[in-house]
Amino acid sequence: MSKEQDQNKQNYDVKKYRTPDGIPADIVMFTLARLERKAATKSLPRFELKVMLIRRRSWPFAGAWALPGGFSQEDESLFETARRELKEETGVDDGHHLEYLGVYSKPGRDPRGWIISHAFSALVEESVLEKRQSADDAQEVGLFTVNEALEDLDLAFDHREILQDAYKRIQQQMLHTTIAKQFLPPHFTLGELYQVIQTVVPDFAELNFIRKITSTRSRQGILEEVRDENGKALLSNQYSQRPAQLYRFTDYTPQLSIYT
Amino acid sequence: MSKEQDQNKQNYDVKKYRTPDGIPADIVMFTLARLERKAATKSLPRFELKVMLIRRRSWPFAGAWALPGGFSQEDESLFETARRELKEETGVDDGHHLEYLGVYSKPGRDPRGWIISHAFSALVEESVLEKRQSADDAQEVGLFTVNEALEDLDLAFDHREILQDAYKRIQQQMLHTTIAKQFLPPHFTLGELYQVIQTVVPDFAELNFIRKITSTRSRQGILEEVRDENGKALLSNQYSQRPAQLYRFTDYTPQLSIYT
DNA sequence: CTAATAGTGTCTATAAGACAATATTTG
DNA sequence: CAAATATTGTCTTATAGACACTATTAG
Repeated sequence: MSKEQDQNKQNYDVKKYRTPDGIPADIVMFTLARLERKAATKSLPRFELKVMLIRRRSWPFAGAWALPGGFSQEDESLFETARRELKEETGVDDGHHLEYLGVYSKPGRDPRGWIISHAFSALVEESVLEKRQSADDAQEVGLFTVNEALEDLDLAFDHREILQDAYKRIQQQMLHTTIAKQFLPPHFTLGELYQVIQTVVPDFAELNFIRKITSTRSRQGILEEVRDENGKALLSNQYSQRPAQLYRFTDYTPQLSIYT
Repeated sequence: MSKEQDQNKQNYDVKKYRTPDGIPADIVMFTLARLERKAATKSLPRFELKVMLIRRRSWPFAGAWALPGGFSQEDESLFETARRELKEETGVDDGHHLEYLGVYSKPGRDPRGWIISHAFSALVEESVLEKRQSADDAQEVGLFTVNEALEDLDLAFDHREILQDAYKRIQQQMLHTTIAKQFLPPHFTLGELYQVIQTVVPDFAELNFIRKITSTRSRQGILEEVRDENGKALLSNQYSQRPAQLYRFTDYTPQLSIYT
C-alpha cells in the first residue's frame, strides 16, 4: 500500500480490501443485588454480583443467553456505541460506570461473518435492571449471578470468555481502584464498604479493616469522614444498633507497587 | 435485526449495513536503549525508553512519523495481525512481550474512511530494532525516546494519543507486574533491576530497595537468588567492583490492594 | 588510594496480624 | 439482657524511612 506513487488521495482506493461485516459493542452489565436476610435485629445487607443477559430469538444462537449489544455506526466511536446501547438497555443516560474491556476477534466467533466485537463493562443499579426486566415484554431479560452465568449457562458466541474476562477485571479493579463507590451511596459506613468488596472479591478478608482504612498513613486520603455544617461527625444506624461513622470516597487513589 | 422471522440463516443478510473500511493493528514497540557512560571504573548501565516509528511516504500524513502497523485479515484475530506485523517489522517471531492496549475509533481519525485501529504494545530488544533500522532501505525507521516522540514530533493519525496511553500503561505495569523481566537477561543484579524500573518510571525512588526486595515478607517470592549446582550463590561483577548476587524472577506476582 | 556499586547496622516511628474487650443501640 | 455491628485495647513482630557505615575489587 505504501507505493511511491501514493502521494495523494486520488490513488487511494478504500475498497481494495476485504473488510469486516460488522463491529458490535457488547456490554457486561454488572449489578449488586441485595439478598434477603432474616435477622433478629438490624443487620448489614449482603449482596450478590449479578450480570444482565438477553435471550436471543434469532439466528445465530437462537434461544441462548447473550450479552446485550449492538453494531457500531460510522459516525460514532465504539465508546459512544456502547453508551448508546447502554441507554437503550437501561433507559438511563449516565451515571453508569462504563469502561472498555477488550476486543474479541477470533475467526469464526460469529457465524454471520467477519464480526469483531468490543466488550465493555458497566456498573448499574439493581433498580434500573429490575425495571428493565419487567418493562420489556418484547425481549426476555435475565439477571444471573456471575457464577450461575459462567457455570450453568451456555452463552452465545464467545460471551462466556468475555464474561470471564470482565469478572477478573472487575475483581482487579475492586482492589486497585475506588470503583466500590459505584456500588455505594454517596455516604456509607465501613461495614457497607466491606460487604461490597467481599461480594465482588469473595476471598477478600481483612480482620482489622476499619483500623487500617482509618488510621494507616499509606491509606490516608482514600476516604474521608462525612461531617455536617458544624463539623459534627455524621453517623448512621441504618444497618446496626450502634451508629457507625459515615464516609465518602475522595478523588484520590493510591498508586500501588510490588517493589515498594 | 432481531425480527421474529429471523429464525434461520436464510433470512440474515450480512451486507445490509454500512461496514468499516479497515481494521488495522498498530504497534507501539518499546525498547530500552543503553546510554554511553564515561566512568573511571565499571559502572551500572543507564537506559532510555525508546519507541520505534516509521516515516509515512504516502497519503495520508505523508512525511509524518507513525506507529508501524497493518490491516487485519479475515482469517486472523487482531492479536495474530499484531504478531504478523511485529514479525514483519523485527524479523523475530517470538520472545517479544506483545499485549493488547485498546481500540481507537473516533470518527474522522483516519481520512481514508471508517477505520478502527487497535493498538498493541511490544517490548523488543534494542539490537533487533537497530538491525531493522539499518537493514531497511525501503522505509525510514526511527528510534526516539518516548519524550521526544510525545513532545517534538507530529505523529500521524491519533498516534500521539496511542503512544501516550501506551506510556502510561507500561509505567503502570512496571510497578504492578514483573514485566521488568522483559528488559533484563535471565539472571540480573538488583542494581540492574533498579535501573530498568527507574528508566520506565523516572519517579521511582526507593532508598532501601535491596533490603525491601530481599527481606520483607510481602515481597517474598517475586525474586529468587540464582545458585549453581552445588547451591553456591552466583555473583556477577559485570557492572561493579564488588560482585553482586544474581537473581531471577519467579512466576509469582503479588496481588496488590489499596485496602490491605 | 579512589571510584563505583553492593550491601549491612541502627534507630525511630508505623504498620501488620491476631484476638480480646468494650461501646452502642433496639427489641 | 440478647443480638448485631462498630470500634478500641493490647501485644508481638514486621516494615518504613532515613542515614551512616562497611565490603569488595579493578585500576
